[in-house]
Amino acid sequence: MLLAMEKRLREALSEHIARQHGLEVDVPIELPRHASHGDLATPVCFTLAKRLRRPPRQIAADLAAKIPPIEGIESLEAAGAGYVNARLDRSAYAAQVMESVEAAPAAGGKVIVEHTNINPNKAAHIGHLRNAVLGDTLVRLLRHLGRPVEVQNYIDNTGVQVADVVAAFHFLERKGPADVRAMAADPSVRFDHLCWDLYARISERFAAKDPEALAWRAETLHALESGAGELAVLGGIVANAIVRCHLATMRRIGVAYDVLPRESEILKLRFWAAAFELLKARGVIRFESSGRNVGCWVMPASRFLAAARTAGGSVAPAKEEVDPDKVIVRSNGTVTYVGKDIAYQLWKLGLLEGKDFEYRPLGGPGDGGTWVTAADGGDPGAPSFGNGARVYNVIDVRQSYLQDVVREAVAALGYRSQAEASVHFAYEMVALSPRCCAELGIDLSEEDRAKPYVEVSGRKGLGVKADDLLDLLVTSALDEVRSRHPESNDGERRRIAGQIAVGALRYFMLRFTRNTVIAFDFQEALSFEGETGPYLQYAAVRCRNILRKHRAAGGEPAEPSPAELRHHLRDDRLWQLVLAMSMSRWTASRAMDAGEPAQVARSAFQAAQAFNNFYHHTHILNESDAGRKRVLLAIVQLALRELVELMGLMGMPVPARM
RNA sequence: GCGCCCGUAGCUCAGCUGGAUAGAGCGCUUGCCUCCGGAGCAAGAGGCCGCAGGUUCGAAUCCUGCCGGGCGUACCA
Repeated sequence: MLLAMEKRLREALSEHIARQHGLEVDVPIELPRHASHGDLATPVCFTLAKRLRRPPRQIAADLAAKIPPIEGIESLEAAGAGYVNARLDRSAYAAQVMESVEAAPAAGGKVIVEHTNINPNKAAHIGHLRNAVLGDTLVRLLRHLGRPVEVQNYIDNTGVQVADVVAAFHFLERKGPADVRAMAADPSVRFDHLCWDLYARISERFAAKDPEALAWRAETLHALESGAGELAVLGGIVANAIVRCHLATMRRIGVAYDVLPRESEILKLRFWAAAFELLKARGVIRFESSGRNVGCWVMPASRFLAAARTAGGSVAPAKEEVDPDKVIVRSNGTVTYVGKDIAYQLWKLGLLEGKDFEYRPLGGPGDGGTWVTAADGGDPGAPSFGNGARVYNVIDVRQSYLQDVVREAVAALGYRSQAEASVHFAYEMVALSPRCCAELGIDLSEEDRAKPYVEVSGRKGLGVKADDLLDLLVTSALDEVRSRHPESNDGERRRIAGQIAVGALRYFMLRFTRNTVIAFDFQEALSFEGETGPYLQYAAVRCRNILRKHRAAGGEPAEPSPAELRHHLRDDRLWQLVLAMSMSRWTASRAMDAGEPAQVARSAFQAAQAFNNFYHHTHILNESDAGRKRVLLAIVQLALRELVELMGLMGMPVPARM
C-alpha cells in the first residue's frame, strides 16, 4: 500500500514537472524522519532549483499550490528549505490496508539462488549458518516479490576436504566401509561432530608436511576422482552421511533446498569437457608454452582484473614473481576449482548445451522434496533444474577473486547479459571474538592474540558448531519458558523454546549488514533482550494475547466504520502506527534493491518497538468508547499481520505464546 | 606491491544510495505493574561521524591524499 502511494506520488510529481517546466527528472521519495514532516516527502525542488535558477523554497511552494489533486493524498505543502511534504488521506489509506493484503506483483524469469555449499566432511559451523540464513532470506524476499526461485546447494563430494577425512578413517583409524557405515547410522553418534575432530587431527599432519600423510591424501583424492575402490566407497559413505547431517541442521532453522547438484555427477557427465571446448574455441583461455605457467591453460589477467581493464589492456606486473594470470588447467592436465565452477555456472545459466543432469528424490527422513543429481537412472518424472534467468551465488567475500574470474569467463565467452545476471552475493565472515576464544578454552598464538578477532578454521578445529550453538539457545530458552509457564507440559515448552532459539539465531545472523565482520560472542548471540529475535516474537505474541482475550470475552470482530477511522485516526499516534504497520512490502522491495537483508531485520525491529510503545500507552481491552476500541483492535490485527509477514521474510517462527 | 572492504556514543552496530535537529541495542543512572504478561515502557548522561583537503545550496554519505585495521592476490578448495 505504501509502495503504491509512493509510486503514485512520484508519478504525479514528475508528470507535473514535465508539463510545467518541460524537465524530465527523477523524483526521489523518502519517508520523513519526523511525523511533523508529513507521511511522504521529496527534496526534488533542490535539484530543480539549479536548473530553473530559482530558490528551492519558491519552487516547492509553487508545486504544492499548483499540482492537481492526487488520489489518496490529502495535502501537499512546502516545508523547510524546499521540501514538499505529502500527507495521506488517513482513513482511506487505513481502510484499504485493513481490508486486504496487496497481491505480489508479476513475476519475472526464474532466479537461481545457490547457498550453504558446505564441504561434506565435518559439522556445519556458525559461518555456514550465516551463509544459509542470508541465502534463505534472499530466497524468501524474492518469492515474496513474486519471483520464481530455485534453491541449489552444491555438494563438493569429491574434493580434498572429503579426501582428508576419508584418509583419516582409512589410514589413521583403520576403519573400513562397514565400520563407517555403522557409525554414521548409529543415532548415539554425532557423525559430523566426530568427523570435525578427525579432520582437525589429520590436518595437523598435513600442516606439519608429514610425507606419509601427504601420500595418503594423494592416493585418496585420486580414488575419489576415479570413483573406484574401497576409498571411493568410503568417500561416498562419508559425504552422503555428512550431507544428511547438514540438511538436518539446516532443517532445524527452517532452511530447505530444491536440488543438490553434486561434484561427482559433474565429473561423470563431463561438464568440464564441454566448457573447456567452449573456452578454447572462443579464445578465452590460452596454452602457455613458456614462462612460469608453462604447460597450463590460463585465463589472462586482463580478462578479469578490473584495474587491468580500465588501464586499457595489458597488466604491468609490479614484481616479476607475481603472475596475475589465472591457471584454469594445470600442467598435469587436471582442472582447477575455478574451471569446474565456470562449467557449473554455465549450466546454471543454461549455456552448457547438450549437458544436463538426471535427478532422483533425496529420500530418507525429512527429505523435504529435495532432489539430488544422478549420473544415470534418474527419475523420469523429475522436474528440470538450472537454466536460470538470474543467478545468485551466496558465498563469502573471500571468494570474490574467484567469483570475478567465473563471471568474466562467462562474459568473455560472449554471454554479456548472462554475466550481468550472475551475482556474487558476498558477505563477510563470522569470526571469533577474543572472549569467545577464551570461553572455548582455545589458547591462541602470539599472532592471533594481537588481532581483533580470529578466523574460524575447520582445519584447526577452531570454531563453534552450528548444532552446539542451537542447543545452547534451546537450553537457555527452555529455562526461560519453564519459569514463565510452569503449568504447561514439557512437549509444548520444548516446541516454544525451539521457536525462540531459531528466532534468536536467525535475527542475530541478519541484523548485521553483509559487509560487517561478525565477531561472534556467546553473550551477544544468546541474548533474548533488546534488539533480538525474541523481542520481535514477543511483540507478536502480545498481539495474539490481546486478540485471544478479546475473542474469549465474546468480543466482536474489529471492523471500524469509515467514520470511526476518520475520527480516531486524527490521533497522530494511532495514524503513525497504521503507517508503520503497512510497510512490509515497501521494506521487502527496498531491501531487495539494496541487496541488504539486514534492512528487513531493522524494519521488523522498529515495527515491534512501535507496537510495544503503543501497547504500554494504550489500554485496548478496557477501552470504553466502542468505536475507538474497534479501531484499536484493528490496529492490533494490522500489527500482528505486519510482524508475521516480516518475520516470515526472515524465516523466524512466530510462537503462539511464549 | 596491487585489489576489495571497514573506521560513527564506553562496547556492538544502523544510517533509506547527497537532504530537515546523526539513531538503535547493550552497559551505566533514574523512574514505571489495582490495568491486554516486565523477554517490556519512559527519561537521562554519553558524538572533532579516523585525520586533512576538495566538490555543492547541502557531506557520516561523493572525490583525492594520509593514518589505522581486516580480507584477498595458489598448478588448495
